[in-house]
Amino acid sequence: MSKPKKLNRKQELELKATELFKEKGYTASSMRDLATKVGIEAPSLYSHISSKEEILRTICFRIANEFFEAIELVDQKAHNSSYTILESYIVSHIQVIIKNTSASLVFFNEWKHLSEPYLGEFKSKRSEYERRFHRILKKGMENNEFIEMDEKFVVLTILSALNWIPHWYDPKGKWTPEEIGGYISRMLLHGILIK
Amino acid sequence: MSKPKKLNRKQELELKATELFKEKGYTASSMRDLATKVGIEAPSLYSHISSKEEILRTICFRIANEFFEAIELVDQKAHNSSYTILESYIVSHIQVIIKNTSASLVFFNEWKHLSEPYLGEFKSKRSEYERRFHRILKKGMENNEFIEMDEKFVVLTILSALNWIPHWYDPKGKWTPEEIGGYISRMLLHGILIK
DNA sequence: CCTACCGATCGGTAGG
DNA sequence: CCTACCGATCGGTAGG
Repeated sequence: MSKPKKLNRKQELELKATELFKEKGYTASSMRDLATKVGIEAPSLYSHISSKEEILRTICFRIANEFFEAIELVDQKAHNSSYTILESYIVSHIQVIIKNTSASLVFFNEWKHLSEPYLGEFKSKRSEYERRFHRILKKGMENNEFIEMDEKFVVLTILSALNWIPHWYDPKGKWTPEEIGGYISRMLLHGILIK
Repeated sequence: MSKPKKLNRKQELELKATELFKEKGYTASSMRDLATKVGIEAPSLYSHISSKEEILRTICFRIANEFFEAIELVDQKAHNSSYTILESYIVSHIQVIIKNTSASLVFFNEWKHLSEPYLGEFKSKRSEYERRFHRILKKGMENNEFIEMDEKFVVLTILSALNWIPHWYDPKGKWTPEEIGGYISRMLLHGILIK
């Protein structure tokens, strides 16, 4: 049993909006839909938020920050191989996704509806994040830990497998985040390790 | 040089709609956007199509059929191992994606905006397709070709890696479809093969 | 947090 | 393929 969290109205709005955007997509979700879900009239939403896009922005950047924080925790620890760093990156990434299954789906699917300058900021954050994976793969290849391959390709393949998790992960299912992390690391990494 | 294809108006509509839906998403794309792209007025679209959703339907089911046809060609050939079947499934799947980079993105991202009964039909087709992968994985595990793993998990991981390809594949880039198929098969399959 | 309401835009039709 | 136009719905504001 997790203890019931006390949410203020703004947090409740974000939570309900996340569910709504996940199910119908951002553009197809109307502020009237959201108001109905929350149990108030549409114009009343605007005493808590300033626009529909603000909600999307909050969701997308909150998740982006969680991904970065997770990876930075990994970097702060000592590691003896590129393999263990990459594995930790993968497990951390999965943990963020699993802690935020709905929000991460919105993050992956709806970010393109952000407007400038937020859209540009979002894209550059994402590139920076991918670059972290890129770097460790390159290092591992130089170390002769990983097979020589195009890193861009490997990064994209790893991240695509990870980023699909919210589509099928069942919080009430039999797998813990750690088990999923273990399975997916084994499957992805053993394919690129020199044996 | 590919020879210029002669498209009729309806095919041109579908092509332009595919580009539009890919860039802005189905819901955020208006019929006026599409009309402008084609160079006519919005109401004129309706002498070629009956509704906005009809276009989405055409795109989604055309791609679904291409995936099925590709996999059935594989089934018709003789194979000596589950490994070679699975590898052929993967390469065929990639070829369909690469032949239809924009349309497959629409297929993956916008199908949820189909209405019933098409939505149900779409979902059941997709399940059937996944079941083909499921079956060959199970067989390969019984054969002791593949490591014993949860097949659902493996299928989803493979397909997620494949289905991300249209996000990054550059038709003018250095990789041929065959090379991508080879790389991705090696990376995904060697992780699940008993050595 | 509500009622009343705005201009803009939506998918689509009528009629030619 | 066009002009003229429809009812519905959109995000959001005014004023309380």
